[in-house]
Amino acid sequence: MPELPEVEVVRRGLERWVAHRAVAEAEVLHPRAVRRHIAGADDFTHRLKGHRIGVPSRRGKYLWLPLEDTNQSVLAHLGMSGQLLVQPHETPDEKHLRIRVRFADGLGTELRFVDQRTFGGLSLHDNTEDGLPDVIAHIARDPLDPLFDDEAFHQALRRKRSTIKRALLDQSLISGVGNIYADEALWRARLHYERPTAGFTRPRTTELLGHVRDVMNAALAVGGTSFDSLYVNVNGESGYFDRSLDAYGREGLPCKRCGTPMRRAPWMNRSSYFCPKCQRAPRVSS
DNA sequence: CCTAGAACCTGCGAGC
DNA sequence: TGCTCGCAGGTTCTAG
Repeated sequence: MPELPEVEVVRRGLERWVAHRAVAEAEVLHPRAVRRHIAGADDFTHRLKGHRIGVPSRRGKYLWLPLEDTNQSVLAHLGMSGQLLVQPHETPDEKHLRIRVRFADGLGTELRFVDQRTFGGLSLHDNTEDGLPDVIAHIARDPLDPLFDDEAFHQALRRKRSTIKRALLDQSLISGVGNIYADEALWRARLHYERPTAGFTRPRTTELLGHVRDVMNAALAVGGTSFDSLYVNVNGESGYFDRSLDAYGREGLPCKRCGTPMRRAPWMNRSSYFCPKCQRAPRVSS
């Protein structure tokens, strides 16, 4: 699911329903779901068994469950279609159930990783000194992190010979932004997705970051964005932010600012939605 | 070193 | 009805 607000909704659900519970047994139903765990599925389940889950953390679109009394965490990425669900034991297995974690308590619920497209997955990793799984040390802080460095982000933009939407999706520059919130923030900032980053002024960067934060906080307040049953919280409930989208998915509909029909342009094997009047294409397109 | 584009998967809806 | 095509919220590898 996707982008930061949706992942944070999931993290909060895990904090409430899974934190401080001891793992009785894990079961891998599809090996691809643990492909980032290099030692394999058997090693994954063996090392999980018997350990208590700590308080879940998140950076960008990654979230992880620390294993108490170890220096390791279960790292989760939801990819395009992953879900982490807390379900009663008696709930029938989902069609795309990939991993099941049972707990050593009487609460009657289990953790399930369900993922249609199998781009996501779980894996176990050592933590760095910061308590971060070592394999995501290269992921930048996200814009809702109090320690996110606006000035460093601005300087990184100026160094890039790329365009702004690519930069927003570059998780080593700023994490948590995906295709929806990139389009939303760019629409709010009246910036075309192909504007070169090298010419960004500090005020322009500051304004854009403000819009990124605003749109993410707004989405978080209503439980994230979900168009269908694929994107749900740990209780299987959908978010409502799709009703508030200003750009994403609005091809042909009037721009909410100026009324001009919104456009969809193919971009990087996906789509960019924008207003051709409010978000003028840069003069020199490389 | 850097950037752009394809590849990885499964399923759904549109169009023929 | 059934086929093919395009498309989907992300990351990572390869080619240039």
